[in-house]
Amino acid sequence: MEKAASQRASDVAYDKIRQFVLSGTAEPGEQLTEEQLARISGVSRTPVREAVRRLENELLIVRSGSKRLFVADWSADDIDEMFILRGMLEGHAASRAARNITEQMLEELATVSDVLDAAVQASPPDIAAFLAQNRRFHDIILEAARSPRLSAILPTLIEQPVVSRTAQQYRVDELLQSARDHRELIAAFAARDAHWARAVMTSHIRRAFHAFSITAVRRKEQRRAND
Amino acid sequence: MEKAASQRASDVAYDKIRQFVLSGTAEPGEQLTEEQLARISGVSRTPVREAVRRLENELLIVRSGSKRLFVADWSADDIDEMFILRGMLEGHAASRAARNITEQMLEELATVSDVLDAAVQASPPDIAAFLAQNRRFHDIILEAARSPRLSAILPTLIEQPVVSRTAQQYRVDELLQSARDHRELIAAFAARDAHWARAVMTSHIRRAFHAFSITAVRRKEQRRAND
DNA sequence: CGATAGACATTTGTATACAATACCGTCAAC
DNA sequence: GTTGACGGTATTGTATACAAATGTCTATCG
Repeated sequence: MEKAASQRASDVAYDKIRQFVLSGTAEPGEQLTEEQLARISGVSRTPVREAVRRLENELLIVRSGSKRLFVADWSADDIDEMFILRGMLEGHAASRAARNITEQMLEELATVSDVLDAAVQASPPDIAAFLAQNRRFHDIILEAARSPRLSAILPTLIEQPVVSRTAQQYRVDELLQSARDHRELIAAFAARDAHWARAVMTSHIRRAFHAFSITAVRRKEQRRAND
Repeated sequence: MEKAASQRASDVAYDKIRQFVLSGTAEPGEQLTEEQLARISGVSRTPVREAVRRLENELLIVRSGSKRLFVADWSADDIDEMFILRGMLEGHAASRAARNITEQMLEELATVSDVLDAAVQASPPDIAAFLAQNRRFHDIILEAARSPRLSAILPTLIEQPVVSRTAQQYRVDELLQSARDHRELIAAFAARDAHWARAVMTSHIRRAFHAFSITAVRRKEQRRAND
């Protein structure tokens, strides 16, 4: 129901190319040609161009000079920066949401939070469900913030693979804490306390950042062990 | 040398349509068709579509339902939000710049600042020169911040007409304070003091916001006087 | 008189052909 | 041996024709 029917070819191209880039099938730094992307997504070059423009805007694809296309190659600093910007902007979104959220949205958040709790408390935890509900949770907040600007900017900072990789490596207690954050956010919204909401959201994101960083370290160690 | 040769038709279209929308020639809420925009910019619909995509991303153009194009109509809340986001992000940019700026860039900032001072102290103040140098100043900082993300996001929040309208209505003492801010920013950068730089930049933007708001009030009064 | 269905006009979406431009390898001259 | 110019090739940029979708107007039926 979520990623539903994108009938337009340019949307199909967007999804396919995005997946192609993010799944790691394409190497970072690798060149992409419009024709190749057209073959991959099964449409002509015209909608591919539109899709590429969008992905370029999200910095998933970069242009050399101002012509050829390449898969973006993120540095550690880029990742840090993403989390810092997310912290600021999602914190701001939470702050606005606390002021603008409706009763109905609050109820929705509660419902999502229930499902999320169940996913976390299952053994083993249902990571896929966690991710889906987590995303839904943040989407509702963004909607409640009622800021077209934020709605345009924030999604480009939340690369699902980063979120996913973070969650995959979460320990159970970290998942539980994440779920508790959601509960506390709902409390802050219900109290219409913008400062509280911002603070909770900020620490929520920062914790995710550190969890992500640790997985980077773990991966490094694993690679070393494999040598 | 700055806005130089955008030879690509899609860039020509972008500039023309942007000007068309921002100059007020097109009424907010008015419908735009791709063909009309193609006529205006003297190119075919294909590059127009790319230009429209970009402008859509900047929220200068919006899509109704999911097709037709309209000139965006900003509410007061939208403007507030723009200044808040600018404050956060330009503050962050200044903070990063304080850590990453090169000696050469510092010298450039000093040069720009000299020209800016001269423009402000002339009588009457040279607003056009002020705007040009002000823009250059902020561009250098953004470059010094070395954050591709910020470079992608920030320009969409800085609508030149807003900046221009703000500056047009600045009183002389406000212009002087703005120039002093720039000097202080340079000092903060030279000291490599990220917190200082952020604070100065934040108040710099907030002052601009209030100057802008006051012009809105003045305009309202003028309109009333004209009735 | 109001509502609704259907035809028609308008507008956006896509594909393809062709033009312009950038890249890269080769060859020649110094 | 290195550098620079030339030309072929790969790739992006633009225009146009056509298809799909959306909005609008009118005529007819309840």
